[in-house]
Amino acid sequence: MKKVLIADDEQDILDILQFNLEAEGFTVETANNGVLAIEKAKSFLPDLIILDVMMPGKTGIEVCSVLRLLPNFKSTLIIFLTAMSDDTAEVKGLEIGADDYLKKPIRPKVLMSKVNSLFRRISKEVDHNINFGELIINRENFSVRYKNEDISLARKEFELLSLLASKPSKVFLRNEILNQIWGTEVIVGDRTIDVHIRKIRQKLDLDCIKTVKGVGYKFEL
Amino acid sequence: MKKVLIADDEQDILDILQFNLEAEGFTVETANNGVLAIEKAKSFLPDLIILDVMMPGKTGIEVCSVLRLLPNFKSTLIIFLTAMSDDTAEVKGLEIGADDYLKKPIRPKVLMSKVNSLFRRISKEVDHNINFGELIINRENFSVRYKNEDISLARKEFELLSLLASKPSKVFLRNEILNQIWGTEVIVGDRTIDVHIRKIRQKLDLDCIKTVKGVGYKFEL
DNA sequence: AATTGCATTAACAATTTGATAATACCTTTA
DNA sequence: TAAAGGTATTATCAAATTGTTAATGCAATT
Repeated sequence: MKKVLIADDEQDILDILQFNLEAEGFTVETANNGVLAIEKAKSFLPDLIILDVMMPGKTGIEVCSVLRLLPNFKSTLIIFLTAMSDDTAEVKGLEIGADDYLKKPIRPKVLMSKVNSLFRRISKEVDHNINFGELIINRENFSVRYKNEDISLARKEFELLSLLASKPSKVFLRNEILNQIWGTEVIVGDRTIDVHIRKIRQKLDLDCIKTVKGVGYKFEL
Repeated sequence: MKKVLIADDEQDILDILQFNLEAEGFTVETANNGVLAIEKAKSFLPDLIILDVMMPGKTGIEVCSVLRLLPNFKSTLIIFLTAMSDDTAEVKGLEIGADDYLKKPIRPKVLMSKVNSLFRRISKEVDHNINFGELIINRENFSVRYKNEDISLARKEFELLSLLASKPSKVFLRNEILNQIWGTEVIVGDRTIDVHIRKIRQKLDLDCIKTVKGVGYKFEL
């Protein structure tokens, strides 16, 4: 089930949101200030973070920009809560990488429709697409675009890149890779993976596959 | 999911429309003036645009006529919102290429029924035709036109092209193609698909079917 | 009955891909 | 610093996949 982290300094708001989200089956954690929000985000790894803009200590916008720098939160959904009057927040929020914003006072139905539509949106994208700014990997089209140019990868190359990119920063052991791409039946030599990695690096003029010596490979921008 | 852009200078109206449309699963963006509406339309590429006629700066009618000149918005649905009293707007709107108009005050139910019926209407049209500029595939009469010339394709050829073109860029696996066109009962040889592809490529002097080795074929202009 | 056109297959050519081996390279450690 | 353990690179060959052409059988049409 999807995990949601809510950060707000008003307990009332936390309660209302938590109640509504849990009623729809989400797993919820809360934080009542920005610093705590960052900590909990790291341990809880939520799929969605709802951030109040105005919080003592760190504002929601600060929290967001901190998190967005961490690889684990590159594509986490973030929604801002803003006071009705606060116009600039919306603009800043979207610039910094929020996915949506919500004006107070909060209408639970509006919130839930936003939350659901965001999840609907990514459930489709995640299925077929992996996006990293200028790099777009599309599983449906078997296509890779980098800086608006199509890169043509052979099948194994595509599968390999696609696998590594499916969990950025995760180190895939050589064995893991063999099982995922070649299956348990086929047995191939030790250098085979290296050669494919090499070809990807060559075709993709971007240093995104790191070697972890003695362990395996990982995808990282 | 269908995307809707709403342009109105009254925040109340935007909120009401957005709420109702999102509740039905549409993805909504808003603009509070005509200039912004044009900008957002270009980036958001909505399926439907709801335009208030009376807006400061650029009126909805102006926005509409600007957009209709752009190829991306030739067939985008456009609905005008007019004040009850304003008779001439309706006429002008339809002349300029609106698909419907709605009188204020807005009844959400009326709006939604109009929106849904418009989408129903085009979903039927889309069923029969696939257009790509100079290439027109018409499922109703089993005809293909390219550069204003009729191309005569045999049944299997037509079905194949039509299938691939139904989702441009999507790679259809050989199995998928076999299931879709030949069904699961019939079993045909390995080269059958290739030969049909060949004939299409031959008859259609246009390189629109790409091979993805080891995977399948895709349609792409 | 002859003709025509389509769908399929067979046979072979052409192409692309994948795997390996051999070698060079780098980093760590004794 | 030399040896060991791992990875990078390259060329090469084998295998898999697709393209092409022509031939066959079948069904509809004339």
